[in-house]
Amino acid sequence: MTARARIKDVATLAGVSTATVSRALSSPDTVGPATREKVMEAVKATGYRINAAARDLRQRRARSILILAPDLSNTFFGKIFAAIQEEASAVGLTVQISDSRIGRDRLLSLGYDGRADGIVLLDGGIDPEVVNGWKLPLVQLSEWNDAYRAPRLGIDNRAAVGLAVDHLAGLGHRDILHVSGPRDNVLAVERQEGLVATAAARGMRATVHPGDFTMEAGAEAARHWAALADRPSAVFCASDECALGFISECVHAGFDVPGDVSVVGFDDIDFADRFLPALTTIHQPRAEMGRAAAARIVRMVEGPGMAGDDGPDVETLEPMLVVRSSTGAVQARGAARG
Amino acid sequence: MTARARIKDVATLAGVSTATVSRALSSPDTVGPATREKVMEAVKATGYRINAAARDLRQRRARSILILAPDLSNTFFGKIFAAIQEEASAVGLTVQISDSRIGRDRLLSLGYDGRADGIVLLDGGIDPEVVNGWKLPLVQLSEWNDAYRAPRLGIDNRAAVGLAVDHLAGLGHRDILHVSGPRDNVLAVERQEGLVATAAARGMRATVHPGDFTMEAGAEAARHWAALADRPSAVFCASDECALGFISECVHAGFDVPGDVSVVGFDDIDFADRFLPALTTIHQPRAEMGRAAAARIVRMVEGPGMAGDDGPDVETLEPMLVVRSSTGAVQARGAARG
DNA sequence: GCAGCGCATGAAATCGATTACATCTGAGTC
DNA sequence: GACTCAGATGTAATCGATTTCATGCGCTGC
Repeated sequence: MTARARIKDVATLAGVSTATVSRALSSPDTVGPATREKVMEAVKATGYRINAAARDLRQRRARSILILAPDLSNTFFGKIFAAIQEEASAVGLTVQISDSRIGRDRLLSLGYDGRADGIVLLDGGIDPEVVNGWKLPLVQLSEWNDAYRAPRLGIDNRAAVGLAVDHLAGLGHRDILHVSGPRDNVLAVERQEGLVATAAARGMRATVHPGDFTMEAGAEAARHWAALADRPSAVFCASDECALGFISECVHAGFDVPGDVSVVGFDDIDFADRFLPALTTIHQPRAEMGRAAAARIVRMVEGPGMAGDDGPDVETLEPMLVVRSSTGAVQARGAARG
Repeated sequence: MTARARIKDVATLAGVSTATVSRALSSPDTVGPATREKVMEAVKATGYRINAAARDLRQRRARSILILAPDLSNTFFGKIFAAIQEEASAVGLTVQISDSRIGRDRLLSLGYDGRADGIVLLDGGIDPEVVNGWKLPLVQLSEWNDAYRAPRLGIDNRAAVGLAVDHLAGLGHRDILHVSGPRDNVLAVERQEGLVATAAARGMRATVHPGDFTMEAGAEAARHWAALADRPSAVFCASDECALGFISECVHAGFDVPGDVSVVGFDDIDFADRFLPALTTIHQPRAEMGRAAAARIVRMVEGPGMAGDDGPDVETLEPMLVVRSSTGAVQARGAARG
């Protein structure tokens, strides 16, 4: 019991060949019932567990998928990781995880060393040469990059923004400040462009303040907003964290939300509905996104080949506007609250 | 370029044996400079990348560590995962991740299939037979279980609770409600016992309300608190999420925090300081915890054997009390605020 | 001039499974 | 009773690296 048992030990104990043991374990119906029984007993007696490296080498597959995300600690990803892992585990795949910003060479290796046989990529900012260099099934989730030759999956960000703008318009707002995300981030760009376009279409004024999705960026934007002579009555933040930072800073500065300014976030992270005020935001179905991406990559991995006949190039999930308490009807200019 | 290059292809192209290629790549100083050069060129020309399964099989190690946590989506874990992955990646290890509640057999396999050569376990609630059955280096992080034969690492929860109680005592509070975590969770037990003991030592009254670390539990506790005839002036929640749920529900019910009740959390999650009011809480150095655990497991994995001479059985990190705005001096009974 | 040494390299065994192919057995067919 | 065929099992090749051991070569020192 000291050293791990190998298949050979099981075979010896059961009085059969290793081939039979292998078959008894992976396709039980191809061996006789008596033999199967003997093998199973020997397995139990030896405590045998398969050596994955040996099997992976021979079968040229790893039964494992890799998740790559730009920042593992981002609250947004938690539910997605959990959902992917759950789906994967259900079909017997293990999950590797890595920050996608670990350096070109390390990154290339990850997709190339045979340890994973599929990748879920949550980062649209990787050099396309690296991504397209991986010879592995790949799905893009949430973020994307048109230069990657891989299907993608996520919500319709423009539609989402539309929901938010319509909501604000309905409350009488005519002037929106958008706190954007990083200029090189697809999501940020998409949301910003969507906002500008939709606002224009509704005859609203829209200004953009740069940010980077973080609470600190939101807080900074709040200071900027507070210093404006002509303060927009509504703010649309490119992420919930940013919105929380914005509100927090506003309140500290003595403003009331939504009395003085209505704030809309994006993502619907877990805290959104417990925040004070509860945050009006765009709900992204993160668990569903994770599940769908996992299901897709599993299909690609288990499927015949990287043919790509396993689904549409773009799978769109429905975003939802969740109206809570951080937005309200626009107040008359200069009127005190209460 | 269509099929992956193997070491043999590189060897042929460079006009050397596979042994030499292997040596040129893994211990460059053991081959002649000219040869090394030829090999490197051949590697570049063929686009060769090592096949991890083959190497793992031969070397009987996987260059990978496994993280097991009871709920991957828990906000608390994000920073820890990120830190572990960063440390691991720096020394060339990949990271696998799995929910630790995936079922006994699957779990056993994870620690047994040779895919990982070390485990960071964030769950003290797994059957000790399973854990001790793994023949792998293991470190316990945050949660622990005395039945596991493995070093553990985390903050001193009792000391942490002491900080919180002293803080509340200093503000004049004499009566604390503790919203606990699950009864079968070490952290919950430790914090609860610590609180009861410390409160007694300070001559304070302490009552315990059951919970499970979640926001919903906090909200439920708030409703319970609000219904009490003799409401404790301070509440200590076993987690930040719980505290946020508590505060949120209190405020919705018309109470003021900290005017009507002071609330202390535990963990110092990222939102704690942006919450309104900003949450007084125990700071857990999560990144540092992750780094330390990773460093420890790396030492155990790279080290001579599972001898255990690679550090103390219990590594304790310092918790810190972060005083923010959710706690304040106790008010006279029945006095209105302001 | 030769033993002895160290260095660079190659041949072949090895890690532990899966699987193509060969073999054997026994039942069914005519 | 010989022949076929299917099902169960064994033999050995295979996956792609690493590593042990052997070999050849050039130097040094006596």
